Formats: sequence, structure tokens, C-alpha cells
Amino acid sequence: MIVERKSTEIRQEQIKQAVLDIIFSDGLKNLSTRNLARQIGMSEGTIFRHFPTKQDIILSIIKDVQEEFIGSLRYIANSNKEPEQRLQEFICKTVEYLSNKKGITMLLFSEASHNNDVILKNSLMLIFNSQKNLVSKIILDGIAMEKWDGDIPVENIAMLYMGIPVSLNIELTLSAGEFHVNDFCNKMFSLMIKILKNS
Amino acid sequence: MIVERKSTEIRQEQIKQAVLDIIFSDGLKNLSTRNLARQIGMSEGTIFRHFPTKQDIILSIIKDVQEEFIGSLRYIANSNKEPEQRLQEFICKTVEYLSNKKGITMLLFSEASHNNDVILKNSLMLIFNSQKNLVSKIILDGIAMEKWDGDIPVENIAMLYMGIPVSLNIELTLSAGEFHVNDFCNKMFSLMIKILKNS
DNA sequence: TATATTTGTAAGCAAATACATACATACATA
DNA sequence: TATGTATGTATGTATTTGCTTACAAATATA
Repeated sequence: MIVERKSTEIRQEQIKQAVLDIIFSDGLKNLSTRNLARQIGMSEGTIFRHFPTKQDIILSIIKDVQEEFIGSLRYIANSNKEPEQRLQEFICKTVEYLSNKKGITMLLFSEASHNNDVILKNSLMLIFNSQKNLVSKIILDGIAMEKWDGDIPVENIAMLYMGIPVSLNIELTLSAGEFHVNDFCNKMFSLMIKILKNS
Repeated sequence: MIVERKSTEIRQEQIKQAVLDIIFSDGLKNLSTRNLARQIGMSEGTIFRHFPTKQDIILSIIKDVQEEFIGSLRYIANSNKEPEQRLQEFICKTVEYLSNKKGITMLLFSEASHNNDVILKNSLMLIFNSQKNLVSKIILDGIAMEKWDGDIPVENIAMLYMGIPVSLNIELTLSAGEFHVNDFCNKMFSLMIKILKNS
């Protein structure tokens, strides 16, 4: 039997992508290493050749989220563009990332509260807090520049912001394939602007 | 050995409560019938005496949510009080229910998208849509009475509303015990009012 | 070309899983 | 008091779980 051999990096990417696909389509509870191997078309042993444990696959995905996703959100929030434009880019980046890696939201929300692994738990909290803090930063900048209403309870708006991933996920689940990233994020952006504008 | 015997109704309530407790503290993946039995202090067989399958326990909990929770939200939304008061009661009922049954949010969100069971999947979608529609109804009533801004994209506000359970859950996980229902729901209420007010 | 290293697989492991069965005991009603 | 039924448990079972191991084959390097 001829075996195609690839580098560990490529295999790790394949495995992580398959994990997210399975989570989105079949849920976390159907994420077994057997199921995972079958989906990619490799043997179960191969998975453990490239990751020490199943948990490490999850950890690696979470690390990606921190570096790729939170990293680019931080870049957007700290740029010197107008707050309004930063907010739009911020929201659209969120929607784009989460709809490219559809399993992420469910992974974050359901792996979030439990899990004995302290490192993972802290990473997850960090992700939530980073998002909240970065949104808050943009809003506070806008208020400081007197573009937005100073009476706004910034902290709470950032909390409401968490509704976006949730609603997005529900939309993604319902609309099979026919989802438009730009429509969705622009709707959310308009709404946020409406909330923030001086009355 | 002396065995205390209780009615099926009582046992079912015990089992369902324990399921929610386990989900909140240890996560869905630690919800085994063995674990469940140990937590209540009964044998595993007893669980299957009162519920045909493990899945049926989940189904029964979802049914409770529909009847108790969505039922009371519907009652609030359809009452003839002022929209503003309805909205406050609505939000506070949400916060109260979800913090009494702490496992519910995680159960709904992670069991939501996958699961082969069509009945369960539909029930979950119904719950999300009911909440969205009932919030929308209150807002539309307020707009019709010219108390709130008619230019508001009602549908999208209802989507943002879904951020409340998520943020609540994160707060509940972080603040061990020292959580105040009224503080939280009133903050969220003020925010919503701010969004809805005529500019 | 020879050898070391990396990547693959098939088979199998102990533990945990949801659930079944056989049997015992409490309790309502005759 | 006798008896049927509902509620309990101890133990078993087939399957699935995450993970290991022994070994084969592909590739890099000498």
C-alpha cells in the first residue's frame, strides 16, 4: 500500500481543521479520535504521532485563536484610524474569522466553563476578556474624541457585544451555505453605531 | 439496607437538577450516568427506572425550559403593562431563571447545533426564536406607542439580546457565589432602554 | 548507495460508556 | 393480612473511548 507522507506541520493543520469541522457538524461529543481519523482518511495512530494527546489538539487550536484572531483584533483596536472605522473592521474581522472556522464558537463556549485543565480555562477567559477589553478601548477612544455619548456604560456594551458570535452561530447553523459575511457584520456595525451616537 | 423510596416525579426532579449541576460544574462531557448516580446517591439502575434513556433526561429538561421559562417570558411579553416595565421584567426573568439553573445555558448552546435527534434540534431552535420574537414584540409595542425610536432595527437588537445569557454565564463562572441577579439585570435593562430611547 | 530518522499503519489495551437483567424490598389497596 | 405493583440495587454486557505498541515503508543525509 502506497502511503502519502506529509510534514508534521501539514498534518497538524489537517487535524485541527478536521476537529473544527466535526465540532460544527456533529458536535463536541462526536469528536472521538477514531471519528477524527476517519474524517481525514488516516489511521488513528497517525493523530498521536503528531499530537501527544487529544487535549493538545484543542490547546493548539485555542493558541491559534489567541495569536491569529485576538492578535488581529488587537492590531485593529490599537491602530490610529477613526474609532468608527476601527469598530467596523473589528466587527467584520470577528464575523469573518468565526465563519471561516465555524467550530470555534462552540468550542470556546462549551469548553469554557468546565475542563479541569487550568491552562486551558485561563486561556479561554483571556480570550473573552481580550475581546471585551478591545471593544471597550475603541468605544472609550470614540468617547474621548467626543464622537460618541459619554454617558454610555461601556462595560455593559462590551457584554452585549458577545451576542454577536452567538447570533452568528445560530445564523450559520440555520442558513446552510447561503450566508453573507458583509451583510451580517454591516448590520451589526450599524446597530452599534446607533447605540453609541450622541442623543 | 434501608432504602428511602420516592415517587417518580421527585426522582425525576432530582435527576434533572443533578444533570444541570454537573453540566455547570464539570461540563457536558463529564455527564455520565455513573457520575450522575453517584452525585445523587442512588444506583445507576434507578436512573433508568425513571428515565428510559439519558437523552430523555435532556429532552425533559428542554421541555421544562419551554414550559416554565419561555412560558413565563411569553406571559410577560403579552401582558398589558407598559413596554418599559415588560422589558424590565423580561430581562430580570431571564437572568433569574438562568442563574437558578446554571447548567441550562451551556446545555442549550452546546447541544444546539449538532445532535442527530431532530425533535431536540427543533426544540432548541424554537427556544432561541421564541426569545427573539418575544423581545421583538415588546420593542415593537413600544415603538407603536411612540415611546421608542421607530428607526431601530428591531430584529438586530433582539440578536444582540442573546449576548445577555452568554455574558451572564461568563460572570457566573467567574464570580463564585457572589453574584447579584438584580444588579446584573438592571444594568442590562438600563442599557437596553438607552438604546431604544428616541434620539 | 547505505544508514538514520521520520511518518505511516494495524492491532490491541484498559477504562469508561449507556444501558439491561435478575432479583429484593417497600408500600398501597383488596 | 395477603398480594400486586412501583421503586430500589448489584452485577453484567456490548461498545466506544483515548492511547500504545510493534513494525513497515518513505525520505533525508552521509
